[in-house]
Amino acid sequence: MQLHLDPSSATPLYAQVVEQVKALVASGGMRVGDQLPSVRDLAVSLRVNRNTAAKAYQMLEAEGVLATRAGHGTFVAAGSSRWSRQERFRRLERLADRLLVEAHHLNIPPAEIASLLERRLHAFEMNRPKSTGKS
Amino acid sequence: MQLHLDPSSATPLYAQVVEQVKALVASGGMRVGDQLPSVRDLAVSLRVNRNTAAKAYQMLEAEGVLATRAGHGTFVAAGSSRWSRQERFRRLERLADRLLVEAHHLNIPPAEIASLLERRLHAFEMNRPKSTGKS
Amino acid sequence: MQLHLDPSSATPLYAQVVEQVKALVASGGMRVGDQLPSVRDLAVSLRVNRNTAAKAYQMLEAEGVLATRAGHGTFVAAGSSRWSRQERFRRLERLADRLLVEAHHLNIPPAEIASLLERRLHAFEMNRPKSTGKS
Amino acid sequence: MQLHLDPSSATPLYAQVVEQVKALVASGGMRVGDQLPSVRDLAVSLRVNRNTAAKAYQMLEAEGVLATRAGHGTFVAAGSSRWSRQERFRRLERLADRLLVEAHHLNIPPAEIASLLERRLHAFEMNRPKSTGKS
DNA sequence: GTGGTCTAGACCACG
DNA sequence: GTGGTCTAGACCACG
Repeated sequence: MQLHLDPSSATPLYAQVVEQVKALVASGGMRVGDQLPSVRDLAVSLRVNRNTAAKAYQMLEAEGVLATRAGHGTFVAAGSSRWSRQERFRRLERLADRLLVEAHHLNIPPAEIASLLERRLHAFEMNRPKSTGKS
Repeated sequence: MQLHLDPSSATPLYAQVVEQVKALVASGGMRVGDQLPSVRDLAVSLRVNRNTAAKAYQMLEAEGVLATRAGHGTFVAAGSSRWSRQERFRRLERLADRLLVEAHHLNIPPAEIASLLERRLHAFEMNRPKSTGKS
Repeated sequence: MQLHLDPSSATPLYAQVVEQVKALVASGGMRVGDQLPSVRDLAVSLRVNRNTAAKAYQMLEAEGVLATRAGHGTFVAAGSSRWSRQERFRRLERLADRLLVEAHHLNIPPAEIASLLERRLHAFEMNRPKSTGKS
Repeated sequence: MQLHLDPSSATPLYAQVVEQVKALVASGGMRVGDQLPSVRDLAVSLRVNRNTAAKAYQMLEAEGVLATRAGHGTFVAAGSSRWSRQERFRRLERLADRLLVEAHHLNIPPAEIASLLERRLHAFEMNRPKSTGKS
């Protein structure tokens, strides 16, 4: 699992780990059932405090992205959102609104937003192994 | 100007103000040249300290969203980002990536992302007054 | 890091700190990666409030001169301006115009401006360590 | 006398007037002995408070740029700097240092500083009427 | 220990 | 009346 932390970012280290693990899972860099390094190993390889690594895993578990099997380690969880369809869309809508607001202030027109999103989506899907048919 | 702060949010109060003012401007709820409430009035209406309200305005001015006219108050600026094209796209790209990652974890397929974005964009533009052509 | 504040100056205390830190970095008195005193220590040594010292560091971080590493302190950043080329030249042009106007009123002819600038530039570069080529 | 004030600038209005009058004199847009509009007329034409216009003239008088002849009005003064040669160079040096520091942080190399200064100097001299020989 | 946020309250410049 | 600066002092997140 290859993560790259930016220690001088305003985003806390644990949150960077959360974001990147979610990105890995979303892009297919990690698949359901894959095992993650132990908290201890992760902390060593990222050169962060062990508490930082542990906090990241806790957050990811809380979100349902990872699951810990006692004594066996931490794995990418199968479960997708426990939230209702309405709640899931509400959350995405909030992010979409922030994107649109930011694009407006960065003076980036709608057409360019669309093409940028398509480009990024494509970049994600390049990394994803072929679907097994189970979505 | 109607803002709603959530004191229990992890987002600092001043940052909530910044976000909401940017959203108002982007959505057409406020237009270039419109005057904002004075720092003192805003502080009273949001029940925050004057310094907190002032900090929000200062951040917005630093971003080029607002402009302060000495002794006269604070206004929506004509804008146009001062950042390099590269920096502007880098910022939007980060938001786009987060949106795509989040959509995956919320189990919302790409086609629905596109339609949601279009819907939100439309909602924004409904509020925006038609251009008069006079700049 | 040796700074000298003039409490009777029209320039705010935090802005004096900003100016002097930028001068230190530009002249090679501080190098990329160097750690600055903590906000608390700086406040004590300058006999200003902690908030004032913090504000100076925040401005410098916003300008890209410093970078903060959560829980570790504040460091000289690798830099490189985020502004557009146009904006960067506009800013320098304003300073150049002020210099030329002032030189006229001080009755200092163009030829002497050039030689003074060269002298000062030389003084700056004397202090700057030779590049190691390693960036 | 054509001045252009930017009400949303951080520079106070009176200081903008001071700067621009000095620039006019330096560039030859106004010459020694030329009469300036009355405080009242200036205030009207710039649409500023009369106190603002008066303060600008006071500052310019204090610097020796303008002189008021009681009952006759305000004129561009002949006198150049009352300061010693050393003091005059010290003042220009301060501006030069600020320019060099800023150029460094804007990532503008020395060669470009020189060419920019030359360009601006040229722009100034274009406006200046031919010397009468008295400098 | 590090920086970030917030309040209460004072003083000041600008216009 | 407007925003800007500064202090004293408290609390919090991060690591």
